[in-house]
Amino acid sequence: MPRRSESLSREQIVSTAVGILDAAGAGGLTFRVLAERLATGPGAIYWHVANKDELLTAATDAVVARALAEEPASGSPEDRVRAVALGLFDAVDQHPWMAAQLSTGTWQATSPHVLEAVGRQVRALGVPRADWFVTTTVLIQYILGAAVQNAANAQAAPRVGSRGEFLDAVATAWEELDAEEWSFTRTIGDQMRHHDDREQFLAGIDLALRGIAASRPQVRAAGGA
Amino acid sequence: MPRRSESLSREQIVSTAVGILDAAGAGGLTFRVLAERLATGPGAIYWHVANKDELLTAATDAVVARALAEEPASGSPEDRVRAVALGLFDAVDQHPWMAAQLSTGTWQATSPHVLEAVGRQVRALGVPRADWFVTTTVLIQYILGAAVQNAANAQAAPRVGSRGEFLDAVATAWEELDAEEWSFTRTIGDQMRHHDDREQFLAGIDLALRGIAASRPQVRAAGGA
DNA sequence: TCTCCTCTGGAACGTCGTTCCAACGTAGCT
DNA sequence: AGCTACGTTGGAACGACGTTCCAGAGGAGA
Repeated sequence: MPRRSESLSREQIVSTAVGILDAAGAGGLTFRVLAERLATGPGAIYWHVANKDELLTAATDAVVARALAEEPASGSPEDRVRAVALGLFDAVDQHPWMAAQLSTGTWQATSPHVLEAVGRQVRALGVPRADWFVTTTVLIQYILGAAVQNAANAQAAPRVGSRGEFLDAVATAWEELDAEEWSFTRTIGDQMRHHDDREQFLAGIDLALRGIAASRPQVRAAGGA
Repeated sequence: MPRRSESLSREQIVSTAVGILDAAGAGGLTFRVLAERLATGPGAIYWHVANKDELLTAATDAVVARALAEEPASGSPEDRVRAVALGLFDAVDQHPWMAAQLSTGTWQATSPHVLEAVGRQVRALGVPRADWFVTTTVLIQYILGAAVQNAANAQAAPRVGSRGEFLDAVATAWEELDAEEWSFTRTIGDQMRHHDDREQFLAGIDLALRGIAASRPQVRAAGGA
């Protein structure tokens, strides 16, 4: 059997893995499949990558780093927060396999990049220095939490039919619940039916921005709804 | 081989599974281990449970339902939001294996319980009806996102040493980063070193409450820190 | 008593992550 | 030029997992 001419590299392996993950989902990435794509055997991959966890972490790293690549330079501080947040949200939306990875804690190595990117905008918002850490980490927890759940919902929904049909089915089911036991859920079926995930996410960012602004009312109010 | 006297039940299987998950983590739950604990074979379990996903979903369901069991009745609306949020946060903290499950979207079946529990408090806060859905789902995304990441961090940290040592090591590493490229992260090392996860979580809830209050300033300001 | 039908539990299947190792090819030395 | 040492390859094999299969135990009804 002829041996490969040019040697494997870690970057090549990781970028091929991202390709497989994007095309086939988290379950589609196998050392055997990856080896076949690279025209080699599973053993060769282990020379460059310790195990599957490290491979998934590296893949997540690569995508997150790309999403954070350019810092938004124009616009109000609020708009720059929105830009960074949406960049991460969309990255997870387009690479749903990252959802599982972002919930394992292994991404802590990536974490500083996210912390720095969000933190700079928090600092620009005029948050008191003593609140920088808490404000930034709370924003990150919301951003990633919302992104992960959005990606998970997108995976769960399409098996039933179109998105519109799915939302309508859930909304209708809610509206038919018992009036006492489900007194709240019953009343929001229609809002569920017509909501948009990205707008909902941005509404959460705006809620946080209003909360931040309310903590230092002497400066000014946060931007629009 | 003698046959069991009393038959298996789905509830018995699920509660045994929760016990294994609590004791051995997500990786410790195996159909073989579970079968041995129940003094039966793997095949018998499949009569009551379709597959492992359904088992994990049922286990998560059971724990979440317990955490939401009693609705907080006393205190201000803000305090009741904090109580529900902390109940969920602590449940994930004590059953870290739920973190992976809460990020898969499979828990959508559980979702209405969480939605109802949080939504009732949002309604009590005096949020305009048109904002009920968005406000509630944003709160849930933050609560679960923060809980999941907290649980993941708790898994990642203890391998190095005590929590104090771990935080100190991370903080020190941050403080030694390049002053330009990491201009923000560098400055929050000390806040990282002395932070408390639960307080940080509650600070996030309070931030959201302030944001909610700021959206209807005609009523009153939110309480707390 | 006979006959279903529910439920059991052990064996077996295919796939996965991972380990092992014989062999290939190059760099550096003699 | 020949030899050796080492980094790297890639296929085979291992153990564990989720899941399926099926022979048969036990109780309920005729």
